[in-house]
Amino acid sequence: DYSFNDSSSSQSYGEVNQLGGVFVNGRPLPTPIRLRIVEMANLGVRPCDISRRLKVSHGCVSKILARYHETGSVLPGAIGGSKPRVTTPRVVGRIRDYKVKDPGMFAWEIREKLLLDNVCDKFNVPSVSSISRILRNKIGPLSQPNNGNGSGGGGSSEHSDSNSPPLISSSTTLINKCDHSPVNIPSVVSSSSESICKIEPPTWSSYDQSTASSYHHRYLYPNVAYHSPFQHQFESAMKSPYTGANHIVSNSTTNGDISSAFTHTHHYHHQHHHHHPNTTINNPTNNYASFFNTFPYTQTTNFAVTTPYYPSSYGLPLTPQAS
DNA sequence: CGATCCGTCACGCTTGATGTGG
DNA sequence: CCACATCAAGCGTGACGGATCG
Repeated sequence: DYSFNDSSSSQSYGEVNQLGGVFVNGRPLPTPIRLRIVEMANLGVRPCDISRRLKVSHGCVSKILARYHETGSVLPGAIGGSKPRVTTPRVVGRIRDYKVKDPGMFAWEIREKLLLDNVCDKFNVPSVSSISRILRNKIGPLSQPNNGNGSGGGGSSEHSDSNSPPLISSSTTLINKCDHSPVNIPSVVSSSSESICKIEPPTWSSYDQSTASSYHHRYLYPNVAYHSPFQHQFESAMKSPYTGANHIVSNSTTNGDISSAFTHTHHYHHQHHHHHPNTTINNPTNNYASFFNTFPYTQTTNFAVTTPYYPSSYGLPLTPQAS
């Protein structure tokens, strides 16, 4: 159960929402939970049921699914930062060039040269402190000038920040397959180049280890084991040539049984996809209600392999739009 | 007509790049 | 170089309201 009751760690923080789920105000949900939301939506579970089952507010579910539709990414956006960046890759590149040509240059000299060369104007020229920081953090040893970050030759995105840790590996396209925006990559996301979409078990000691420091160790999420008992159903659903969950069928009608859950889901979507939302739910009682309460689970699903068409609960494709 | 679903948005919060001052 | 301040970004929650259903 994601909504942990925190008996395992005296260091955990969080608030409890109306559904009984735990959240950290101002912080994104853990990636596995975000993934699970998309997973369940792809399986045809209605957003309201996702909300209840994961104990995440429906507004949040709606937002995450909308973002997924739009960008193909389940990851949260880049948090923090302020003001339009003045230290664009171009500026950083020029600073690097100056420093390469004259390693003895002071930050204030570089600042003046940026103005002199019309790289910046007086409104967007970095402060001496910023330049100093750039020299220290972004350029560092000048053994490899213009290390391919595009600063010198242009063409790099303004979002690209040579000071940032590498964004998620391009091979980890489950998470980020369409998302070229700057994002925080929680460390729970595997950066393994070979395990596309593999989500590491979130054995978090802090919320976001990538920003771990004594200063940032304030928020601890539970050590959520992430074992999905129905991973194979999901994976096979994802490989379906047409509508994901449609081939998941079962004779079982046991309430709470996963198969009946998927069967119900199938009915829901099969009919709603062709007709109208909310018109033909066979059984208003939650056939699949209790099933997903069997959290925690493990998520090792790969859904970047195929991009089948999955109708959402309102007949909208869940498949991310090509960007 | 009440219940339900879902999109939207204000709210209070955190974060982090940048600026400032010592 | 460091500590601190600033502030715009994103976060999830919770409430609202329109649409729909039974």
